[in-house]
Amino acid sequence: MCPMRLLKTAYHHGDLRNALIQGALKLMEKDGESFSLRDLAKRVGVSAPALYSHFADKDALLVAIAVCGFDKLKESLEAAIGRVADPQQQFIQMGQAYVRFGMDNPALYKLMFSGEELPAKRFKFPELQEAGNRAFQALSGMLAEMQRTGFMRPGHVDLDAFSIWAHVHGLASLIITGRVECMSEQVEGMPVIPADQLVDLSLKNLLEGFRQPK
Amino acid sequence: MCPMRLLKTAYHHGDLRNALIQGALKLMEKDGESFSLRDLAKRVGVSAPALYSHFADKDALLVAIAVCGFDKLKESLEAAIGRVADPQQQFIQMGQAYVRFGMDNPALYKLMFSGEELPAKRFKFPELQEAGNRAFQALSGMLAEMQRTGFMRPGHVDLDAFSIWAHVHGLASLIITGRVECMSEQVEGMPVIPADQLVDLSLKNLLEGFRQPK
DNA sequence: ACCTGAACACCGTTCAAGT
DNA sequence: ACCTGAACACCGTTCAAGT
Repeated sequence: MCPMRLLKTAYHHGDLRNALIQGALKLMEKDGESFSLRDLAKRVGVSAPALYSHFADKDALLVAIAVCGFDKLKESLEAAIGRVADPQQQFIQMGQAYVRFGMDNPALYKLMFSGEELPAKRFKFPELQEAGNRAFQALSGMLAEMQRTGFMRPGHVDLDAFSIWAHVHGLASLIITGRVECMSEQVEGMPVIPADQLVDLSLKNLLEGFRQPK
Repeated sequence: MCPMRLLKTAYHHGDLRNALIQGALKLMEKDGESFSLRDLAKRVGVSAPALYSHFADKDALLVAIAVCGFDKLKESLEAAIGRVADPQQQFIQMGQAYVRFGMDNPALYKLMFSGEELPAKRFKFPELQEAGNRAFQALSGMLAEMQRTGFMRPGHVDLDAFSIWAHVHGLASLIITGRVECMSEQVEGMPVIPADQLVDLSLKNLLEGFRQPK
């Protein structure tokens, strides 16, 4: 009856696959990481089984979302490096960008790294591992450059990059899951520190281990 | 008929609550982090609703399991410190023990730190946050001692401890979810490094930032 | 106080059928 | 090729009823 309704219900939008991914991202923002396919289908305006024309099952959809997340993360990291020239600033800014990505997209971040046992099925979804590797390379690339120019001590690039990855991932993960406030309950009565300040201090300290011995 | 069956079905075992927690741990070991209450009840030998005599809902059961996990983690950390006297060795051994705990109990570890959005409900379950804090104190206690004796530079104990926690948590989390192999796919053809060696190198490097400037 | 069987409202997924 | 409605086997949880 109503033309708007007709338009919306009209025999679908060429790109249901993408609409499902975007809709899922929105649902995750709002309701947390676990959404139901039926809710997603309703939001997008199709029946639940319609989903199976584009994804083998729920895992396949989640993988597509996570891949999308890794691509966004990689972009954030590269943008952060590009914004400054000083190597120390590049290091800090990249770490800050990493943690901020997690804080800005907590449900997505959790999905990428631990959601629904996806990582355990990584052999079934090599695309997921590959997307993760591409993001990792933004980090290891920066590190290789810093070792080459002598800003950092020589070392095994992948090993050192993995160590840094673990550090920023740990910060993001603990902050997202609310583990920072534990510090405010200590005896000394210290104020809760803002996340970016905490990350700044933590990264500067970590960097020491990678600097050239003077 | 069969007396054994009678014995087993006999009007229950005084400690269903504990049996449920232990049974859940076993189920998680086998099938991964997400188990169904109906399966758990079957395994323990009761009906599904019996569970609600001991836990308000599934979340409450999961919290009880996670609390149990944090207690175990705390014990592992303290045992690791107790095994050696040299401060550097204590630092490394504690980190190794942390990561090993995660590798030995992957499903439990994931539940403790990201499972089922439990951390988001931490205000509803203060016991979970408290159990986490107790484990954290094993770490910050060691750090305070090392700063006091001059092995480490002076610093804000909780901040520095949090930084270290993030590092070992990141290592554990990435290793558990299979993110280490990304290194074996790089061009240089490096062999996959054993986890404990990787952790060792990573921790020694991190420690540099905490040492006294010579 | 502790447990059961039956029921409710959900869920992911399948399948025959429609265009 | 893409989508639907009905159905299947699950799920967490509730509730009246039993001891």
